[in-house]
Parts: sequence; structure tokens; C-alpha cells
Amino acid sequence: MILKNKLILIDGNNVAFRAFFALPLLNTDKGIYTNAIYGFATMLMKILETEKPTHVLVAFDAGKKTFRHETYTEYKGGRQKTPPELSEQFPLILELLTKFGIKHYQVENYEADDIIGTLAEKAGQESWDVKVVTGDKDFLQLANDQVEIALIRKGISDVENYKPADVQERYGIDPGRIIDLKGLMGDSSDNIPGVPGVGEKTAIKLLKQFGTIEGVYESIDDVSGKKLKEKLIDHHEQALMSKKLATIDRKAPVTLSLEDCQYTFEVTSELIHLFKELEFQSLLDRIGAEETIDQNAQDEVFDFQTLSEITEDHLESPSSLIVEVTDSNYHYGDIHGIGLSNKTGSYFIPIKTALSSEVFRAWLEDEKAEKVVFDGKEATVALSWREVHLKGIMFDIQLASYLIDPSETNDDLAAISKRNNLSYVYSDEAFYGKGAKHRIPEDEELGGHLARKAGACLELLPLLQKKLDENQQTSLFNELELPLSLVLAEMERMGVKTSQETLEQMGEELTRKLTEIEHDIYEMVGTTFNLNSPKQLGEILFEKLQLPVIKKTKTGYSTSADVLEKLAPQHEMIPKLLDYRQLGKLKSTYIEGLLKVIHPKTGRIHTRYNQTLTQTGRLSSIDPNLQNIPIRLEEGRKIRKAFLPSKEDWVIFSADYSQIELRVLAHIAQDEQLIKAFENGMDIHTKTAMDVFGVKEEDVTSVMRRHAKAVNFGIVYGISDYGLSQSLGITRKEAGQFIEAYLDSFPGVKKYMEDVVKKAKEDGFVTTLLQRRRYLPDIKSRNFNRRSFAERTAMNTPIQGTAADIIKQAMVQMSERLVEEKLTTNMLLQVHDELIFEVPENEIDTLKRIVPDVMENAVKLDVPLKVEYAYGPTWYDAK
DNA sequence: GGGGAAGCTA
DNA sequence: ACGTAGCTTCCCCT
Repeated sequence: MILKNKLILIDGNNVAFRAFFALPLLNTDKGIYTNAIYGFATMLMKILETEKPTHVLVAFDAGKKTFRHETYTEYKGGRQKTPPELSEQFPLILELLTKFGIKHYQVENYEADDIIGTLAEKAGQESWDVKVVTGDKDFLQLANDQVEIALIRKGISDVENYKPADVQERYGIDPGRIIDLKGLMGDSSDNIPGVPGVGEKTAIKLLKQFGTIEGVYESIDDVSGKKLKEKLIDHHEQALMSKKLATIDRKAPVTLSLEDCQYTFEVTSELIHLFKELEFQSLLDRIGAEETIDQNAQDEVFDFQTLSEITEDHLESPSSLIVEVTDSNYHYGDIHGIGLSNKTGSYFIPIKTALSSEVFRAWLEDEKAEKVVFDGKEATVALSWREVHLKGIMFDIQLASYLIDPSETNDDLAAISKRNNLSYVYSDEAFYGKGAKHRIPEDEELGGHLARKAGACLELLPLLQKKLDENQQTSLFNELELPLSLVLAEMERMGVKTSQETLEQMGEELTRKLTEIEHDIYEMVGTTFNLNSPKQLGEILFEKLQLPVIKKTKTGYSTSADVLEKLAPQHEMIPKLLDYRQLGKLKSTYIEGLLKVIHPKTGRIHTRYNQTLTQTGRLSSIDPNLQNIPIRLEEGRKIRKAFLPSKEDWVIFSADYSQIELRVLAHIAQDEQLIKAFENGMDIHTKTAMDVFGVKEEDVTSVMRRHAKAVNFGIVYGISDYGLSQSLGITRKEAGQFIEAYLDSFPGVKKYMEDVVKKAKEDGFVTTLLQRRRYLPDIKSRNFNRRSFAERTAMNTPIQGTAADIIKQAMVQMSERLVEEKLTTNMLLQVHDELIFEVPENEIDTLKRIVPDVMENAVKLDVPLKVEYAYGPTWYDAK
């Protein structure tokens, strides 16, 4: 069988522009912008994978002037200049194509359109399959039985394929009439005038009636509508010229033959090299290039010694210390070796040697022996499970790196090293392999890796110290984050006692209810299907039952709770479905999920806090996430009954900041109104309602208060009229008026919002009260969505981040205070604005005094902080 | 194994 | 086409 040739023609300029504007302004360590290149490569790979072409060509526009300018000097006039951040990416896009083995081509005086038109025609005549990839609708004129147009819709990888029938379906005209359509309606992006006042709808109507522009003018008397007729007559010439401009030349002087475009799929080492240079890790994964150990790293000789006996001489201060854990969850993993580095050298210590050495154990526990670590919390917890109490951590590379720039990859020592021009460390992923390929090598090989890691930490110490200092983050590091990491280590190691029986009982009840609901639904609908599949559910609701489609997702119908609520009156199964969703969530995530992570030896759940992840400075919690245990609905809230104190007659004691974010806002914005309201102990939502709606306190209705509350949330999140309208179910205009009224009532807030965005534009970053930092490169983006998001982030991050600073400070002080007061109380959990303790009965009164004291005075603000507390036999009762 | 939808928290 | 910050589960495709 002879395989049919398949030619892909790509509109290079168009794809590059789209990629550039669709993606954030990515750049490599060396400061090369890569977003357009990345987007181009992503699109290319997708096309090559799905289409498997035999021939490929990427066509580019040549120069500024084309033959179309002879027809109309204003052609493509008024276009914004190509941003330099994009133009500098073009040479690399060409290099990328070369390394893919793909031909690129341009012709003086002609546009990419004409090259593509000419070659598409040629290939079509030879009965090849042709596909044109572009974002420009003009190309639809080329569609025919051989030529299909792939229109990029939004983003970079979302395409819509047009065969002639699809053009007919979408526009109601044949592909050949697209030029008439453009001739009538014009095209603002190419500055093609068309006929003023004629848009897509009118143009299509005319073409359906008369066929072509020429047809329209031949029968101009039959055109209905006096105004329209006049406009057409007045702009006769212009319409014909516009049509000419929109016509793709299929006879352009293309010297390239079809065979010149031959393409064979091949992953070359050159391509891999380029991807590495451009830091396209995800694309490397996609072409199946196993992350190999960096050539540079491998080449660099690294001297180290494997110790079979440890003496004091090996333990200089400071030393970097790597405690390597086998499992990603350090509560469960084994330690498989120790790396050590100081001015006497770098060492690998096999784990047996380490744990059996009295000298080494004593050194680990010696507060005065200074250690530099990478993730001290991990090392502390892992050793603590083995009854070794690590002391003397003076610096944590991971934490420091996170404070310097939270947006960078901070969980990979190799990446941090690279950013600081150290190249001999292997990344853990490359060294151990990932997924099914994960393996832990024998000591001989392992030793080098750990010694290199230790060596890098020691070298990074002064570099990161200097950066912290330049950022004025030294005290944030020393006084807050480093001590906090040790507090968190204790909390994680302690864990929280969880009743398996309680969870199991709740699980059984949920299973019963779920089975019943499931059957009811099947009966009502008359068929069985997977209730958990949004796809199957969508088909049932919107096709079988013909319910109205309220919202769509990228992949199909939306079946989210807000959609279902709107549909509830239309079908009796919907409320059942909502119940099913709610209970199903409880069962799978919370009952089964939590049962899986109760530690078999301690009977407790040991979460891990990620201290180096969030962009705002908050903690996050994983495996399990104990920061999203249900509370809003009673059924879910009952899950909290499973969380208990360790011992009899102890209680769970919970304390939370009241309105911390609005208080922080009042302080940062120095808004007199808001500060006064908090000083007077007012209900802040009521106060907001009074000001926004201009009523007296006693006249604030519950609806007004609810709206005011939503406005307050909106303010904290970086408000938009759209967002507020969504959350309140009001129009965008009304939401806009609420916001305006709010900002008039709180002028300090208004000024803050303006100033913080301005400052972010100047500095490129925003900061919190304690000098935490977040960079916002998108704040200068030309893409409205990206820029708006960055602006909201600029408003929100100092607020959310300062609140995080405050509770972190409180945790450090609370931990010290518990020691000072010789209490046996344990701090167990942190949930962003809330601390949870387990407390023996005889310490409750003390805690009632010191917890609010510490939390309210952790940081001095110009507004009072307020803490509320509660306690009871389970977490559920601490309300 | 990964991406998307959905839903839980502050 | 869109309120801030997260994590886990499920489906479904590769």
C-alpha cells in the first residue's frame, strides 16, 4: 500500500504571536525570554504527534512591505510594534525548527499566507492531504477537499478543524466566499476597511442572497434597506479593494518544491540539548528524554570520603548535613545515608555507621555544633522517629531559597545550585529516577550523590546569606522561619490522635445512604451510569433529560454544584444528586482518606506542612491535608468528632484570629475609618453595610450585611466587579456600584489599592509586614487577564502574607511560652488563622490566658488583634 | 501517569 | 472570561 503524503503548513508569525500573548513571559536562568518558543514547540509537537505528517513547512512573513501595500498603503497600518521580548525569540524559533528537522521559508514581498496558499494548492493538485495551522480566519478561504484548516482558538493547543462543510456550517458560505466576507466586513487587525457599518451578520446575509461582492453590486437594487444600499454604493471601490487585499495569492513565487518539505520524526540529541538550554523540562519529558544526570555535573570531579569511623576531626562547625530519607513521606521512610561537608572535606556516612556512632549521635544532638541543612524539618522529624534529637541547625538552604523567591523551584537542591552557578549536584529525580523507575543505588554510588549535596549546601550558605541580607530578610529567616520549622517538626511528629472507630461508623452510615440515593437516581432516570463521572452525568442531564445547559467547561457540560442548584426545580433527581455528591465527598476524601493515614504505631495522623510552597507565605498541609477538614455543613463537620486529645481528661483547644485579614488591611492601608471600627469593637460587616448603604446600624438588614460581607471578602482578594457579581448573584454594574461605594467610605483602602499596584510596577515585587517577598512579572503584561491577575495579587498578597507572618510569629512564641510555663500542652495544628492544641484539664485556665495573649501580641499593629477560643472533648466540640 | 472537574478549607 | 491561597479525589485518556 502506498501511503498518502500529508503536508502540514504552519503560519509561523501567527503561531509565534499567539504563543507569546497566551503565555506568561517565561525566561531562563540566563534571562532569555522563552514563552513564544515554548508555545511554538508545544503546538508543533502536538501537531506532529496527532497528524504524523510526511511533509512540514513553516512559513514566515518577510519584511514590512508586501505587494498588498501597492494596492493599499495603509494595509496592516496602525499595528502595534512587535514587542522586543517577542522579536528576540524569532531566531530561536528558527533554530528550534532546524533542530526538529523542519523546513522554514519566506519570500520577499509576500506574506506567509501566500506561501501557504501556493503550496496548499500545489499539494492539493497532487492529491496530498494538507493541513494548515493558523489562528487567522482568512485562511478558511483555502479549505477544499484536500486542504483542511486547523484554527487555533484560544491558548495554543486548542484547535478547531475546518473542512469546507464546517466553513459552510459556521458561516453559511463556501470557503471561496470568505474573501467576499472580508471584503464587506473588513478586518480591523489588518486594517482592511471593508464597507463601514457592515458586520459579519449583514455580510453573510448579502452573500447568501447574491453569492459574491460582484453579485451584490450587479443586483444592488435588490438589496433591502435604504441605508445599507447607500453605504454599499458609496464604498464600492473600497469593497472590491478589500476583497483583493483579503485574497491569498496562490501563485506566489515559491521556489521551494513540495519534496523540499519532507519530514521524518526523529528526536535528535541536538533537540534535547536545545530544550535543556531553554529549560523546557515538560517537553523533555514528553519526547521521552529521561532526565539524565546533567553532563556538567557528571564531568565535575568531586572529592569525598566514605567514613567507616567518625571522629571529632570530621565534625567541624559549621558542617552541612544531609539526612537522606527513602520515602517522600519522611514519617514513614528509612534514612539511607548521611552526607556531610565542612572545611575538612566532604563525606558520605552509611546509615549503620552513623546511627551506631556515639560520637556522631552526640554531635547531632549538640546545640553548639552548627549545621547547615536542606529542609531541616525533614531531617529533624526523620531523626526524631529514631529517638535522635537533632539540634544546632543554623541555616536551612531550602527555607532561605524560598524566602528569596517563593516562585522558583525550591524543593530541588540541584535547581537552587544551578541558579547560583554551582553545577556539580545531581537532582534527586535524575539520580533516583521517578515513578516506576525509582531505585536506590548501593552505597558506593549513593555516597557521591549525598556528598555532592552536602558540598553544595556548604557552598550555598554564604551566597544565600548575602541575598537574604540584600532583601532585608535576615531577621525574617532567623527569627521567624527557621525557628518555626522546628516548631512544625514537633507538631508533625506529635500528630493528632484519630479515632478509627468513629470514622468507620460514619463510613458505614454513609455507605448505606449513598447506596439508597444511587438506586433512587437510577430509578428516576431509568438507567444506570457512573454518578461520579461528570461526562456520563452530563450526557444524562443535558441529552437524555434535555435540561438546559447553563455553563460549559473546556471538555463538555458543567455539572458543578452551582449549576445543579439552578437546575434543581427542573428534575427530582437533582437534589438527590447534590446529596450524593456531598456524601460521596465525605466518604472518599475524609472517611476513607483519613483512615488510610492513621499511623499504625501511634494511632495518630501525622500531616506534613509545606513551609516552602505557597506564594503568599502561608503553610500548606499534605498527606493528609488537615487544613480543609469540613466545618460548613453539619454532616461534614461531624468528621471532626474523630479528632481527639491523646489522653483521658484532656481537651482539644482551638483559638482563632477574628477578621485578621481585614485588621491587617486596616493597618497596612492606615485607613482611619477601618481602624476606628476595629478599635470600637464593631461588627465589621455591619459597619461596612452602614457605610456602603448609608443607613443606621439598626436599619442594616440581613441582606445588606450579607452583601457587605461579600464586598469585604472581595476587597481582601483584590476586587473585581465580575467576581463580586458572581458571588452575590447580582449584575456586574450593581457590583461595581457596591465597590465604588465601599472605596468612597474607606478612602485609605482605596489609596492603598492604588499605591500597592503602582509600587509593584516600580519594584517588580510586593512585600509583607515582615519583608516576605513575591515577584509579579505579569504586572506589566500586555495581556489584560494576566495583568489583572497580577494586580489583584499585588493587592491580596501583602494582606494574606502579613496575616501568615503574624500567626507564624505567634506559633514560635507560643512554643517558647509553653516551655517557659512548664506546660504539657501540645500544639497540634495550624489552619491559617487558627491554632489547635491538646490540653490537660488542669492547664485549660492557663491556656485561656496565654493563648490570646501570645496571639494578640505576636506583632504590634495599629489595630487591635482579637482572638476567640473554645474547647471540648473533640475537635468538633471546640466551637 | 497526568490533566481536568469537582469540592473541601481559610 | 476573570475574586486570593491551597489539596485530594475521581474519571478518563495516554
